[in-house]
Amino acid sequence: MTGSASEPRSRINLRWIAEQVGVHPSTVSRALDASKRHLVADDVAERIIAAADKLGYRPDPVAASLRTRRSTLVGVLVPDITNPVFSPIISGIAEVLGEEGYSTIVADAGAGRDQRLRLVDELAARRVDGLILATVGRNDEVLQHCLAAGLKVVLVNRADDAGRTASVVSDDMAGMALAVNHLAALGHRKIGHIAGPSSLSTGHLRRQGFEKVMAAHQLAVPTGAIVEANAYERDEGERAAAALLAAYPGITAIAAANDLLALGAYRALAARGLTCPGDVSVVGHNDMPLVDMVEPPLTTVRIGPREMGREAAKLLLARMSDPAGAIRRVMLEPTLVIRRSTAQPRAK
Amino acid sequence: MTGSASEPRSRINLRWIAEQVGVHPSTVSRALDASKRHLVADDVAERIIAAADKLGYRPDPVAASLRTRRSTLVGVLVPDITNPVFSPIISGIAEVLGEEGYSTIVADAGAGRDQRLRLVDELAARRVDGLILATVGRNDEVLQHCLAAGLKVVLVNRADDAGRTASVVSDDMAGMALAVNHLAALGHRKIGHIAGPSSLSTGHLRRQGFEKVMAAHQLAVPTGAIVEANAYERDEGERAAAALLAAYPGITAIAAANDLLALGAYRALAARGLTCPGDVSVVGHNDMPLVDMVEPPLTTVRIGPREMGREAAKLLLARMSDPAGAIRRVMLEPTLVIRRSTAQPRAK
DNA sequence: CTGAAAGCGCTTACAG
DNA sequence: CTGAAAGCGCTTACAG
Repeated sequence: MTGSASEPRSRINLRWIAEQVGVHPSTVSRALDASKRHLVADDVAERIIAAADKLGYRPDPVAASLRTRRSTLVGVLVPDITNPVFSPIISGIAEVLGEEGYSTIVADAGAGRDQRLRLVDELAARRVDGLILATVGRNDEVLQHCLAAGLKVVLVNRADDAGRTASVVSDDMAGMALAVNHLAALGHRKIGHIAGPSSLSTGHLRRQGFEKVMAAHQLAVPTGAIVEANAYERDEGERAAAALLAAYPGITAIAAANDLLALGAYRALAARGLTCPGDVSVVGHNDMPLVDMVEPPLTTVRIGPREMGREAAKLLLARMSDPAGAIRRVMLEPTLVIRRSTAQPRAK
Repeated sequence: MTGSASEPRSRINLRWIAEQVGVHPSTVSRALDASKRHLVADDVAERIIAAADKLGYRPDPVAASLRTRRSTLVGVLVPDITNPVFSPIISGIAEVLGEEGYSTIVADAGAGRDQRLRLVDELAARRVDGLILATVGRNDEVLQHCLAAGLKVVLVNRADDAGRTASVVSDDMAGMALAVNHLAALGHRKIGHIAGPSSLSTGHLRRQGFEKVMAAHQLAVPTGAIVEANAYERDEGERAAAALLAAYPGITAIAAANDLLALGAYRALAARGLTCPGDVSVVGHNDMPLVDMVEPPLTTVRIGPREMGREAAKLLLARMSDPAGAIRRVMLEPTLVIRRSTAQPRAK
């Protein structure tokens, strides 16, 4: 045997092309790099490019990475891939990064802080050129760690209080305003809020938005009208909605900080024999896949997660090409999607 | 300035540890590799490990990769990250691969064959140690390409007809049998099938399962009782269901090849003023997230996608450590999840 | 405009 | 059991 057909004697590399064309490998390297091509005589560059084409040369990113300390690899940390909110974000990120020749490593951050730190270190060891975090709290240790390690990071769907790094978020307060305005316009006055975790910017800001807009409508927010969920999960939504129903007599509408929470509220209502929107209207947040198919189809605030991912990728790209540039914080305008989980309150 | 605190004068590497301990770098390399440690005197190894620990040494995977041609990187190709079926598969893959020190690059394969080929080449250039494909048709060109390039690949939720490589699938025929048996037991006799694309193993096998079990029950499958969808999408499900309803008078139940297709059928029924399950029962396939929250909650076949991902990763791990080993094809047993989209046919 | 050299940080035959 | 050397495939100051 003289080597199988599928495994050529030696991967074709710079040196090999150099020999074919009769130049030095460094000249080949320059000719093949668009940004250095001007250093090479046009005719030589042409011959090199033609030879590379003909031989099907593919540069070795691993070798380049060892030399340059860059990797054209970007890490994305999400708390839970399985949460449908994140897939379009990831998809948007990978799309624009891919166009620029970057590959995306998606890491499921899972539970603990230690695990997250380990993942970050691992990505750093792989020399990712940047990191996009969808996992971050308002004052996050992991973010601190990344920054200290000199990593370029942008936050997506989350921002940190201190504004230490670039981020793209939906305008969370405005989104909640959309929801409450809609409810108020329908005639609701006793509106409750299922808040997201206050450690997260979304939970914090949407709650602030709720309180602010309620005040603007001169609507009361009595004790018990806001219940905080410990996580963006259906079970927590159910628990919080039950608490709301128990503590706020006469409540006719619930604005939830997130669709999963809203879906949990559906269950709490059903468990008590209450109908939606007949007895209680419900508004979600995010417009997650399939919430148009639940019963009743969920009125919610659309945040454009794919667009968010795309923007985050662009921010990172900008940061990578100009590390000294200003820290940009992009805020996307949410829109209200009215479906059938909201209606006028029942006439008394 | 003498360098920022966050950027030590020089990343600590093998040579540096070697100097500290007073041995040759190659000895350090051996001591730090569990599988080579026996080549080093115990006391020396201990001192090396202690020093590496103290200095916070992290081996450079890029350099190792250049030298060994391995990368501890695995590529995963999915047709569409946004499709909720894939997230738990990806999550399962990343989980078991991560335990073994591998990182996962997820690539959204998108539309065209050319794009997929490009993605595979790119992953190959990054020297992924293996590839897991969730995108593959029964006779797939991309798979052919991977195999020709000498890549180790395992298929997940898909198998190719020729059995050229390892795969893990749900027992698609058995799953469809579960669905049809359930329908038959309820008393349905006029059962239609929305088939998946026949170019995919799932579409092909579920259809075969349907035909076989119908025959076993001595139930007729007249012309028009099977309509093939061109893609696993809701719109296609709606179109196919409409065709079914039009071509099969008296139909009382639909077994869909997939949940999205079943959800499309919901719409077709609603558009005609038909109720589910009152007029027509519907069964899906996959038990995708949230199908328990649609109205009516969908009876479906659960395929255990996370488990599938985990198995696929294990298969790949096995293949990587023993490339000459037999090609294994794992088949997982599906289960039926009965919810409220199925009921006895209306008494005539 | 081009070449020669060094080096990124590892691993692994080869000697001893 | 340990060391010395070579080399994976690139890029980039440095000369000329």
